[in-house]
Amino acid sequence: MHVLHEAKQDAWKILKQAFGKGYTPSIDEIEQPPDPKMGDLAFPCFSLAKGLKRNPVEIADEIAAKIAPKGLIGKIESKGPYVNFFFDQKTFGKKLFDDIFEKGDSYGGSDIGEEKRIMVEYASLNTHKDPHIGHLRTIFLGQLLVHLFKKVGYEVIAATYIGDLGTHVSRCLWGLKKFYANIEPPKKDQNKFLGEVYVRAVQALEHEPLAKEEIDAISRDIEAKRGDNFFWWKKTREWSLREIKTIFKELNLPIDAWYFESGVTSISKKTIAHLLKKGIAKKSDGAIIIDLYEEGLGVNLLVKSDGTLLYNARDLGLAFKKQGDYHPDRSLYVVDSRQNLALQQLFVTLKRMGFEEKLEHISYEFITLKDGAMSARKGNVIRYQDFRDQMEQIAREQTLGRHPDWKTKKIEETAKVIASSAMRFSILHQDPGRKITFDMKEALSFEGCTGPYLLYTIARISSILRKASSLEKKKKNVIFSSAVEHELLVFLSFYPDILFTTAQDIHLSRISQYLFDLSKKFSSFYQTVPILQESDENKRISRLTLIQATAQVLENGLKLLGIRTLEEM
RNA sequence: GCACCCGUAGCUCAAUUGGAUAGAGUGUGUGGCUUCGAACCACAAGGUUGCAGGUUCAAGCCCUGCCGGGUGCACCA
Repeated sequence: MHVLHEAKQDAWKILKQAFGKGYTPSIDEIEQPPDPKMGDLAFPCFSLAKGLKRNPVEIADEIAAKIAPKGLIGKIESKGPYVNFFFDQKTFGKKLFDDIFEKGDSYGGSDIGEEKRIMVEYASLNTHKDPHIGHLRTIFLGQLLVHLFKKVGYEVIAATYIGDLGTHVSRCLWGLKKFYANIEPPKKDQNKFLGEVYVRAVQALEHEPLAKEEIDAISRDIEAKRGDNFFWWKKTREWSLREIKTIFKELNLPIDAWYFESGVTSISKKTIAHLLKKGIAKKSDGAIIIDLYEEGLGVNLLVKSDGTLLYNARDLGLAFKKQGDYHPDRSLYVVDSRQNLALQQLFVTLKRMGFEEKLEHISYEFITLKDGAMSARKGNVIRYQDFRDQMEQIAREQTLGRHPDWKTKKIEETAKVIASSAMRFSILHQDPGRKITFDMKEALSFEGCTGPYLLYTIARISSILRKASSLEKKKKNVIFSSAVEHELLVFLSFYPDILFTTAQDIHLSRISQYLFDLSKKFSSFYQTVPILQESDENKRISRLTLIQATAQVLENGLKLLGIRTLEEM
């Protein structure tokens, strides 16, 4: 049990004792006050007042007068309609520090997922298209989910589902034949080349409505694995996959299972045959559909009238394939909100088929530009690699400016970590339910609520620790006198609860918000209270203990976000 | 037309899921480096939480209606 929870229980026990048998408050009623000055925990008296038909302020006063501090609670007072509890700093702090230093990297984890297996499908990119900044959301959110669920004890299967079939692929091959037939394909950056071919094809197709039949023919050839089209599909698919794998490696994405649209054809066809037999699916206008009007979800279109499978059909097959391969208890889909309906249809259809595992869509809004959504047609797509290069360039310049004496290799490595932190944090600190309006200038800023700010906090702590005596670093103490110290101390105890709650409601931005707030509290503490300059040995050691604990929590949290940390920057 | 999401400080976003005085970043103004790293800190100005009703001890959050933006809705993925 973590320390905050223990303190809450102590407060709860005190309350229970005060009420006797007449009333038992729930431990969940105990909350954290908005301002730490009010106290560390609070018990609101509103529901009690309602039951007794009395003034909550009077009740709070009465309770506060009746009870005495105990355990981790050091002081109790009433304020307005609240009974506020203050921690006994010494016992609370000692317990907290013991917990953090004993657990180290694993501080904050739990075992709520024990014996449970969860599958997270994310980073499902398409071949034959250039990865762009819009894809970063599924990538970073998915990766965070994988890390988080592992941290709280689940067995996690990280999966990705690559779109290597479909209209976009056929269009790209069509463009390749039409405009590049006599051109030798490039030896490197082949995926970028394919991206350009795709854009050109899409733009050309606006004026060539008759080309649709040619595109369909290409799709049929690929599905039937025949001829020139199939040959080029295989070749170009490899180009894209190589690129995707390079990016995944660069971003350190854990992927246990690779799935491909082209790999679920036969299982999808079997599934559809089964659906038709059971009467769940039916023919309509030559196509195969599932009528979901009863659930208010319209029709789920599975197979086109020419017999080719649609995305929804393949997703059905995929679900069975995943289940057969891993038998997860829960299955998460990190997919953008434009597919809300499609995924609802998928889930309902699977349920009708008796599918039992828990399916959840982790929906997020997509990333747009100031002048509207990115689209291949408009040609206003910001490639991932271009964005990354710009980030790294700025980080490189700033690092070089600060450390002219550093070797090129060290500057290079530092710049990569800084750029990566900026990219990840800017996406993860925002609520996935809201669209991100991408602004390059803002994205390239390393000040304020940014990844580099968090890295900077750790770098400053590391710098102090390098200068501190190794003997004093090993000692631990809890002698604090100022409010900033107390606030920082208590804030560290929230971390396990943050992870626990987030794993349950999957409100992923909470973690980044917490880490930023933690950094702010450290900075404020750092500015007002001397550490190495403190002359009192006990106080000095206490503060060294506090900043070591802060660094540990920050590092643990950033690791969840996929951000590496630096001792110097 | 129907469904879902979003309207909070000039801009970008928070708000413990119905609780205490709606908070941060950025931008603007001011102050702080001979002192532990200024990618920092402190202070100031900045709000009718899109509008109008309703529910209750209490509403940015819930309900109804309207306004504005986005997305999806049968052969795209």
